[in-house]
Amino acid sequence: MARTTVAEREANRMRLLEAAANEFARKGLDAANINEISLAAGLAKGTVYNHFASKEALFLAVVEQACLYAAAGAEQVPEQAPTHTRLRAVLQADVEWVRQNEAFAKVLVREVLTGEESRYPRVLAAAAPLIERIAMILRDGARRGEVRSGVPVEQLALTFTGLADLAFLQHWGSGGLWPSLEDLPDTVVEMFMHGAAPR
Amino acid sequence: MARTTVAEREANRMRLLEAAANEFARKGLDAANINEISLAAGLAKGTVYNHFASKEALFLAVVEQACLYAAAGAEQVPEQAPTHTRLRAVLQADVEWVRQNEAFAKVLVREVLTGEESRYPRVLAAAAPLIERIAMILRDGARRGEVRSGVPVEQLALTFTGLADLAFLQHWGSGGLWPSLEDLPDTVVEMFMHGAAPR
Amino acid sequence: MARTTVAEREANRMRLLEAAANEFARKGLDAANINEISLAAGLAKGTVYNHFASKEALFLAVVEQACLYAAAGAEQVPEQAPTHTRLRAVLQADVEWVRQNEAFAKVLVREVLTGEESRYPRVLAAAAPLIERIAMILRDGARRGEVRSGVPVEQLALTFTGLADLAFLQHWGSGGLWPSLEDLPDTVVEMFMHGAAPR
Amino acid sequence: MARTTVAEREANRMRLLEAAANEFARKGLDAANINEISLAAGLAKGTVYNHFASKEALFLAVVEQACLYAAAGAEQVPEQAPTHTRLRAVLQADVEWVRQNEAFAKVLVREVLTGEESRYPRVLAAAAPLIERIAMILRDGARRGEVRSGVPVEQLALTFTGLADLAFLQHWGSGGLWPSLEDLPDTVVEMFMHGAAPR
DNA sequence: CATGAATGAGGCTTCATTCAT
DNA sequence: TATGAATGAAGCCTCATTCAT
Repeated sequence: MARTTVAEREANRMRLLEAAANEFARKGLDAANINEISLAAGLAKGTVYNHFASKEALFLAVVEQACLYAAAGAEQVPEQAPTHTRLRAVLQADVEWVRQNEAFAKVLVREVLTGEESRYPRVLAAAAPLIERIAMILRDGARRGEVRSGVPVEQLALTFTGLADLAFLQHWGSGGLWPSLEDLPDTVVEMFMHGAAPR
Repeated sequence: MARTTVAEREANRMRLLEAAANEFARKGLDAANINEISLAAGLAKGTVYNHFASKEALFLAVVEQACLYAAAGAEQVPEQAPTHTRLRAVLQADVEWVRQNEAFAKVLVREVLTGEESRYPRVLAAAAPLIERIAMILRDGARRGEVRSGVPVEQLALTFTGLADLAFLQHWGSGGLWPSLEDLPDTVVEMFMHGAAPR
Repeated sequence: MARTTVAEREANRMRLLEAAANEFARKGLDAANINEISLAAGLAKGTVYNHFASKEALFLAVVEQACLYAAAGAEQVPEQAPTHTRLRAVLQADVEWVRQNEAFAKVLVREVLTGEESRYPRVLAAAAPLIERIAMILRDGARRGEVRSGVPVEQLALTFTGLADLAFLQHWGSGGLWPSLEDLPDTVVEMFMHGAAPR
Repeated sequence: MARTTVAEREANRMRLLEAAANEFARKGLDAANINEISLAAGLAKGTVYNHFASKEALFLAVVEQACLYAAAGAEQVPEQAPTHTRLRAVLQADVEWVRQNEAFAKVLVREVLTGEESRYPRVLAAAAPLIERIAMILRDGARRGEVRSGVPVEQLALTFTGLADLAFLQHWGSGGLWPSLEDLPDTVVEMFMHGAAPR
């Protein structure tokens, strides 16, 4: 009966999410155009509303999908590894999914940094697992004396993810010149761990 | 009738800029409403167009005014002072003007971090003096061995201003909880200079 | 697959008519929603179009069904009974079916009083038997001197049905306060036969 | 300065109300088209929204204007005149304004008879003075024994205005054939006062 | 210059209808 | 025959911009 249709429907939903991510990444929520999104997905305008209640709901779905992608790339590094190694692994996984889903990544980073206050709670909830993973690593690091313990790890985690977001922003803003995606993990971890002072 | 003197006209322009900064800070460029801006300035809608060619021109004027404010607060610290002292002084001046012109600051930070690509050149030009001042300090620091020299100072300067912007964002996003404006310079400079590793 | 028998199909049609009557009674033709009608009938949207060519066709089917219901309750009073008795019997039958099919009744009354001009002929044709029955009674009454003969019975019949419709509207509009369905036949017949002047 | 503009603005508002009355009279609230209304008024779509907050607000403004028109034609008949004379005078004034403002009248009658429940309170408030005038006349009539006193005058007043509305509806529905506007007051008053029984 | 009424392009959203399964 | 996903025309409303006073 509707077995194939269910699969098609899901495929359509994903096509809409992809198209929406592209549009939102380029223009932002307000300037994005629902009609263009639907056409880019090869569907009609009305179909968007069969899948998402509103433009904002579509946007949030994109953000949540981005969080899913981001969380999917869990690092495969032993807990015993030094903090900087584990952090680098996290960023390497991030870089990987950014390569695969650049549009989603751009939307997520922009939303995390400068999203509307009213959407903050939803975004926060979606992004919480990512932050928590960093906090965990830093907590382990602090226990082992690799991370200074004068500052709450939550604040350090926010700073670390902020630095990473910043780095992605600069990567995109510079047209990929600096930092390159390849260098990004090293650059960010080095800066985060030791700062600008000479070693 | 020439009922309005030159001084009044200039005052009107400033009132519009202030009102626009508030509106843009709260809603962003797209969602901001020209009519509400003019009313908040105590003027009529049409007057906006006697001062600014378009909504986007008004937005850019706000950004440029914000850069002027930011640049106005030059640090009064001798060049011989240690790098961290000079950086801290820069941030203290920044904090000062943020206290006075929070709306302008919010607009500027958001625009610098996640503004439209098409506006990037204009914003970059307006913000260049600020970046250059940091680069200069870091260049001096590198010469004196207080700053590592493996990384181009331009990149370090970008990172420093990025960290500061991040800190302001977190200040606003947390409702002023962390970091407080008072702590912000220390926090940012400490992080920038030495990172998360224990000293 | 011929999974649905003829009886089932007819039952579905009736369920749709009932659901449609409810929706049309509450919202009118324009504001009614085909999807909600089908869901209220426990069927899918598309099924509506297996039974009715369009929303308007469904609406007309509801009106016609209402006329059928209304006509079904023929009064069981001898022709020799006085006019007021026969008229009261008609209204009592009306009240009876209104009790059973309030939604259909509301749709019919609204359509008769203020329906679209373009649907007027169809509605008129459907309602003609009802009017004719009244006219017949009044004709008999005039012949017997119980009804004044200066006015064409067709006009009197229209007035009588109009008064009845008005009474139903006031019943619904007042939340059932006045006139009650029980009092309605007496009230209407009394007003119709003798007016507001004292007897 | 804006002296002329104020007058023009008011004229535009009236043009919109007239155009809206025509459109609403022909199609009803839902099917009416804001764009066509504005064009019929010789104005642009957006102008409607400078005067009325929404389509429904415009509709209610039309209804209220209709009530104003209706109330404006106060009968000039001495209080001592017999009830049927006074009632006839009221209807003659009604007929007069219906001749002048047919569209407004159609909207008002339809709304009073079969308007949306949610708009009922507003319409009731606007129409209250009209009803009250009838009730007053009937109260006087009852005091003088010209109107039967077994029924509350409020109910009689509702019936009278209902009969009048019905008569207008039939006038329009029959293409002006019956009753003619000229005959309408006599016909309605006669029916209301004495009913269908022979005198 | 300041004003604010008018403009009309643009966009989100609804929903009747179609059609492949 | 029943289903419900897709369609796209239609329409309300917003709001940046213009312009006569």
